[in-house]
Formats: sequence, C-alpha cells, structure tokens
Amino acid sequence: MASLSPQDPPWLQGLNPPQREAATLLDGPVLVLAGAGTGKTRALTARLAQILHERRAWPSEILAVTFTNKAAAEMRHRLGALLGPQAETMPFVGTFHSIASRMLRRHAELAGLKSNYTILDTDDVQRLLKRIIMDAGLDEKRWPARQLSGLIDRWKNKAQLPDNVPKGESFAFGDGRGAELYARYQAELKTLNAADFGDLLLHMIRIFETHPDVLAEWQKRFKYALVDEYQDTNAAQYRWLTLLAAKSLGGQGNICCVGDDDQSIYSWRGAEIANILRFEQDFPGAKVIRLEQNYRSTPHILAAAAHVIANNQGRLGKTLWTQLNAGEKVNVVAIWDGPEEARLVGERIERLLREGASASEIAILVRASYQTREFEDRFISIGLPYRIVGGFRFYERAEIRDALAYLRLISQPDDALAFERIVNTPKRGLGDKAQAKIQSHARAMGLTLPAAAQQLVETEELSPAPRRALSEFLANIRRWRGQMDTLDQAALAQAVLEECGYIAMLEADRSAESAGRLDNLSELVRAMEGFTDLQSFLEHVALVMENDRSDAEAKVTMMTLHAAKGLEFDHVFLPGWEEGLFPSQRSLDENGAAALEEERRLAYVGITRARRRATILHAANRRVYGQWTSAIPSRFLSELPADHVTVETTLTGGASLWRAALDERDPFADMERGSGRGPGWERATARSSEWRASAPGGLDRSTAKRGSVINARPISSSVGGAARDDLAIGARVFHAKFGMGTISGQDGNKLEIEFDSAGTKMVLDSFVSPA
DNA sequence: CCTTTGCACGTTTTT
DNA sequence: CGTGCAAAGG
Repeated sequence: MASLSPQDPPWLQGLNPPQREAATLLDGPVLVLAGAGTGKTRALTARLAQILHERRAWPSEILAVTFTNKAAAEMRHRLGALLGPQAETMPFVGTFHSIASRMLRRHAELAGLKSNYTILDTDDVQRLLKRIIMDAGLDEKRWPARQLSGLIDRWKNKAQLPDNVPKGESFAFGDGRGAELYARYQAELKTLNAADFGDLLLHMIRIFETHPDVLAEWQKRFKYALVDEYQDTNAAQYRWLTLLAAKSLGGQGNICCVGDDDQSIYSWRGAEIANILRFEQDFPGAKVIRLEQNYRSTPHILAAAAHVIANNQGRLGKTLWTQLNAGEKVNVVAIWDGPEEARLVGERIERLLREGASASEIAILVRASYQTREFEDRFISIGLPYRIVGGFRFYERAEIRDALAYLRLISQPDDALAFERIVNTPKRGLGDKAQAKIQSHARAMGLTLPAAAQQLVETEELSPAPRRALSEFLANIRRWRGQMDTLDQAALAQAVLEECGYIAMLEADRSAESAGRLDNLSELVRAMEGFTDLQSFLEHVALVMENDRSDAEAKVTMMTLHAAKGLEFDHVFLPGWEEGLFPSQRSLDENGAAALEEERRLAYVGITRARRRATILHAANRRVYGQWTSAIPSRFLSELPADHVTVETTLTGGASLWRAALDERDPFADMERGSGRGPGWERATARSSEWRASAPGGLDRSTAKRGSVINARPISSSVGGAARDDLAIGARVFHAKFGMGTISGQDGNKLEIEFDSAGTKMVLDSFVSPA
C-alpha cells in the first residue's frame, strides 16, 4: 500500500495514499478526516514539511493551531526531526490561546489593555467574581462564583459579549443579572489590566471585526493554516479562524483542518461538532480526505469500536480497517462490586506483567476521575506501581500558585490579584480587617491594591502592628524587584521563597503534605532555569499548564477517557460500564440525546486506545456517595458485536442474580482473596439494619448466618494473607502519606491511628509499617 | 487573628 | 463516604 518511490523526500516515504494526499494536496481547503490510529500526526507533519520544502511559504507564514501545548510541542518535535532547526523558528505553531495571546500583546491597546496584561487562571477569575457578586448585593451562597464563571466561560466560548448574551441565559444567574455581572467583570478585568483565557480570543475577534487594517495585516501574513482536532473547536475559535482565513491564505483559502467527528468529546466546554460536519459548506470546493487505515488495533478491537459508534446519528462516516492479525477478542467481564473490580483488574495486570508486558503499556481508563480511587487503594495494597494522569496539575497547586503570585507581584507592581493572594501568606498579621482597609482605601482613591497599600503605610490608618507588617512586606517586594537585574529568575525565586518565610512556614508544618510541597517548590525553581527571564517564564506558566515530570519507572497509567484521547496502550481496561456511570446520568439529564451520542463517542475513544487487548468491566453493585447502589450494565455493552467479544462473569449471572446470590449460593465464593472489604451487598444491608451494631469486626448478616463463609474471609490483614502481629494497639507506626502515628484501635484490617500531625484516621494496615 | 466544628454537595477539563 | 468551605469558638 505504501509508496516506496526512492525519489520521495523522507517525509513522504511510507505514507499510504490518503496520507500522501493529505501531505501533498496543498492548494485550497482540505478536511482530513482522521480516524483513531490512522497516522494523523505523521501526515500533518509531512504536509508542513512539504509546504516548506516547496518554498510555498516561510516558516513564519504558516499558522498551525492545536488545542494543547502537548500537541503543539509534539508537532514541533516531529518537524524538527524531519527538517532540523528550521522547525524551531516557526513562530505560529501553538494553541489557539497562545497564538491569540501573542497577537493580543501587539494590539492590546485596541482592547483597552496594556501589552503586559496578566492572564488570569480559573482561580483568579473565581475570586474576582466572588467579589463582584457580593458587591452586587447578591448572596454568594445562592449564586456561587463557580457557576457564574462557568456561564461566562460558555458565553465567551460562543463569542458572546455582555450586550449580546441571550436574555434567557442572563436570567439564569442572580435573578436575571447574569449579563450585568458579566459586564462588571469585563470592566474589572480592564482596570486590572488582565484577561482571562476566553478574552484572548474574544479581544482578537473584536479587534479583527472593528479594525480592518489589523485583520488585513494578519490575513496577509499567513499563507497556510493547519488546524488540529477541528472537531473540538468552539464558536469563538471558529470565528477567529474564519476571520483570518477569509479571502486569504495565499488567496485561495489554503486551510487544512484535521479531525474526527467520532472523537468529539468536549461539547460540554463549548466544542461544536457542527463545525467539522459543516466544513464543506463553509469552505466551498473543499477536498475531504479520509484516513481509514488503522495502524494501532487488532480487527476485533476495531470491529467492537465500529459497532458501538455506528449507533450514532449525524456522522460523516468512516470505515476503519487494518492489516493486523485478528488477535484477541474484546473481553467483557461482569463482577460483583467496585472493590472486586479493582481486585480483578489488579490480578490481570499482575498476570500481564508476569507474561512480560511492561506496566507502561497498560492503562485503566475511567469515565469519572473518582473511579481511580478504588484502583489506587487496591494497587497500593498489592504494591503495583501506577500513575494518575490529569487531576491537579502542577501549576494549580496552592504552594506553586503562591510562589507565582510573589513573582507576579515582583514583575508587575500593579498585580492586585497576586497582591491579595500573598499579602498574608505566610501569615504576617494582615488579616481580614487590615485587608478590608486596603481595599476600601484603594476604592476611595481609585488606586490599585498594591498602590493603596503603599499609601496606607504612610498614614495612621492602620494600627501599628499591621502597619509595620505591611510596610515590611512592601519593602521586601521592592527589594526583590531591585534584584531582578542582578539575579537570574531561578535564583531570585529561591531567595524570595526563603526570605518571605514561605519555606520556613512549610518546614514548621509537620503535616504529611508539607514535604511534597517543598519538593514542588524546588521543582518550580528548577523549571525556571530554562527561561531567558522572569517575564517569559510567567508567560509560559499562564498558558502552558503542564505537568511534564517524567517518571523513570514503568507504571500502569490511570486516567479519564477524556485525558486518554490521542494516546494508545497495548492493554486497556475500561471499568465501570454501568448505566448512570457510563453513560453518565448527569450528562443524559442535562443534554439528552446529544449527550448520549457524546458518551458513545467516549466509549469509542476508550476502545480504540487499545492496541492488543481491551477489557471492559461492569459491576452489579457500586458505592455512590457512600451509598451502595445496584447497577445495570451499560447500554453500550449491548452495542458490542457478539462475534468480536468474549463475555465472562464471576457472578452466577442472570436476572435472578440478587436472589441467587442471597439464597441459593455462597455469594462470597469468588471473593476469598478479597481486599478484606465486604462486598457491596454486605454493606448495603448492614447499613440499614441493626446487625452491624451487634456484629463487630465485619461480621454481618450473611456471614453470621453462614459459619462456613467466615473462614474464607481475611481476618486481620491483606498482606500475604498472614495476620500481622507487628501491629498492636499502642504501637508506633509510619504511614507514607500521614507520617508517624500511634495505633489506637482496630476494625478488621483497618487500623485507627492517631497521627502526630494528620489527626486520627482509619487506614488499611498494609499502608503502615512499624516505626 | 487563628483554629475547630458543621453543613452542603458531589462529571468530564484545556487554555 | 469524603471533601471543602463557611460560620462560630478560643
């Protein structure tokens, strides 16, 4: 299939015909429909290489947009490998936001900002909104800032300014004052010389629409445009893009959009799948290229994915095929409850590892992030290395944000939000009262917060103690600002953290987390070394929220299905395929049929991550918010093609499952080597009955009635099945997360431990070691 | 001014 | 069942 012509430049070698077409059809609009695992990035990179090779454009005349910094870095990296350092000079390869931000810095004054505007993250935004809500006389409890920030986000995603927010949506917040609060927020951003993420695009759209000369300048600049993950574009991004592309791009609309409608999973954050479905109307004469040869998965896996996704309406339609051998069928496993699911997955992973698989080629993909907890518990107790991707990112951690606030305030004297964040962190006696005085002074005098603080220390307004503290704080900031010229940014950061008392504060804090926080701070300092100056580092941080710590040890990956898009693993486990959880009931309630289709695309994404083997699991019982609930299998399971799936169960199965388990059969027969937690049914019944009170140590109705079962359950420990006599009440123990503590009680294999600094907690005995 | 208790609430998440 | 955040105690 592949073209092997020896004259081909290296980037075209080995491409299949559609890939080659995607790389060489350079004139006019092109839509590349790239199915999962069809070599999209390869074709894209080849296309860029081809454009440069044919000298159709200089590197600076190509606009290449991605959604994540990771994708942008990947593109740069691959281009670098093909073309050498020339790739590094492409200034407009980046995310929508980073490119828009670069443009906005040049035209900031047209948006009422200075070019050194601050980019706010969600935390800054919410604190600001909270103040606005309270100033408007609304109850912040009834109208949470979180919700308003979500609304404003959605409006911005749709490119709606305060004056064109739909009336109905404005009414959704604060008794009809949604748009008013939005307007106030925008005004406040302007006085703070700040922009949120949505603004970066929105301001540019507005500037393009009101300043034809600016638009023309940028239109003229770009000869080619490339957009990755086009199915994820929202209305604002679409508008920004089409403004730039209109009657432009080499005069013939040389725009190439790449995407897969079947992998559109971000509608909840504004992505409009219609953008990709409508491409041919939007760009008349567009050529559509389908990449359908899959290089990743076995035919069984592809067939399973294809059957599921075929249940969706409104697709552009693709048929993936592969030359790979059949391999193993997709495995569907029915199990009893959540802990059992974790136990079984853990066992299968151990088997794979014994067979020689690498842990880094194994992934557990979940619908909701909390699902990883069950697996974590289990994997910690059996000592299986894992990592969780996503969740709180590095730059979102409190200590990192505090450190950044110091640096922001040093670099930008007027950064009110940074000032607010750290004025009393670490504690220096500037509490609510003192801060309120600074606030009101700022308002009265029309000053920024830091400026007002400076003025205030020269008056008698504050009582002596806070006044001295504030004065010292401001002097320190000034002093550090003065050191910007003599110290490099990393050394400055180190000095600031030491001198402001932040490090001392963490060292004094004996809680289990503080050590990790100190590590994070040194990592921050280390990360700063690679930048030219403090400014460029802060810009990087604002836009590139990545956690790029590399782990040497091979680990099993756990993450959400959303986070898994674009990745691949030999072995993929897909737990929790139950109605309510997946598809998510909440999604369905909010968005009905459209949501169901998106959930189904998520299922498609999940299955197509697997190269060799996919294992789908569903539990009959699951604990939801502490309540045991029975669950029925996901409807997506019934959409799997029987020919390509093997089904197994550790249950007796069937509709009479409950009764069978309860009356006719030992329900715990399959759980002898269980984690030591009871199966769901135990808890479910114990919760509402008086049995629990009268049956300590995990004995409950079923086990009390059935003497034979008692011996089958672990009594004191989950480690090696042997009871641990090294852990007695009163013994000193160490716990990796909570530190040192003293055992004060026991319940089965759970210990009650009074930790020296983390309080009293119940932990599994396998997590602690004798001190 | 800072620590403790009490109540609400609970997807997916990038920039 | 947890967590996180806001009002009451010390």
